[in-house]
Amino acid sequence: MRIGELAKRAGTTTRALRYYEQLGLLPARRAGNGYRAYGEADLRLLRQIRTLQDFGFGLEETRPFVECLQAGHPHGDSCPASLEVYRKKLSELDECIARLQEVRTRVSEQYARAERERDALAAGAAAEPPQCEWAAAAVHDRDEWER
Amino acid sequence: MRIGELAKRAGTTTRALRYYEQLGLLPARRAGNGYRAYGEADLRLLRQIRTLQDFGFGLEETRPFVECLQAGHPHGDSCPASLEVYRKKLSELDECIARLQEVRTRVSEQYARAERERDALAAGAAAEPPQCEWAAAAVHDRDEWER
DNA sequence: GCTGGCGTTGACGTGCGCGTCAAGGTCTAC
DNA sequence: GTAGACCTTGACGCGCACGTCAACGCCAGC
Repeated sequence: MRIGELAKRAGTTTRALRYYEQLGLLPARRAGNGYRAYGEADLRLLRQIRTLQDFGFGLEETRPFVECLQAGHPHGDSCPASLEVYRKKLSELDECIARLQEVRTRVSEQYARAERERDALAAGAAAEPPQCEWAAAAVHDRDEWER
Repeated sequence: MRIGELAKRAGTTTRALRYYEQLGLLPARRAGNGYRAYGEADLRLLRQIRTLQDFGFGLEETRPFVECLQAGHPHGDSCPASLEVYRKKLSELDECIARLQEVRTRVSEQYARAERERDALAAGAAAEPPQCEWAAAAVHDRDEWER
């Protein structure tokens, strides 16, 4: 199998494959004409890489999984090094989620405060001048914008 | 106030300030000798930028807040454009948190499965050969590694 | 033999928010 | 007058996972 076919079957690009080879992550045999030659095992390695990438793993973090498969193990995560990466990633995820939730709370508070202040100003401005028809219509329009 | 002092008072660097000016985010007056000259108002703008950055806002997302302050409003979020950025950021945060939690679940499942398979293999290997002293010791050691 | 589709290597570009020189100007203190 | 601390612009570097282009080689079909 040549590089184009492997890329297509794995749903990636030839450029990515050459990059993985450059990192030593997915080495390729060579045909007589210098073309890269891949087998079904390489497709499995590649699928492992792509799956972990979808989970947000960096390429270096996929290396233990790839090496585990290359060593002949049934799964990329059959080796201790892979399990360690799982654990590290889980704690990273926990930390990241907690940080984002904290930020979400803070931003939400700021947003609520800013909206309250805006409404207070609008109420003050609306109460200040004597009410007349077009002003009431404008307030009605503003309510519709809010929807 | 010159650039170094402003940077120090805001807890950032001169390089960052020059970059903000390059983006048109924090323009500076110039003294006769060509040095940048800042006032207290610039410090407030800068604090607004830094606060939002800590929340994960990109610099372009801070622009409406800065312009709002420059227009003389009491807070950077007193303007509709700023509120809109708040809303957008909140929905981005929600989406991001949900994605990370989904990923966390998936990774956690994979980790649990991989550990079960490892334990099954270890149990099989331990049950297969007749028990002897060094094997029992090895199992003991492995348990300690797990701690 | 020529076109078109594959492959090859090498090098530069991308986004983002700066860090880090380099080569010089300005001001203060001694 | 000179050392040292500050300032100026300009340019390249970084990390990461490639995209994109250039210039060329290999091979099948007409």
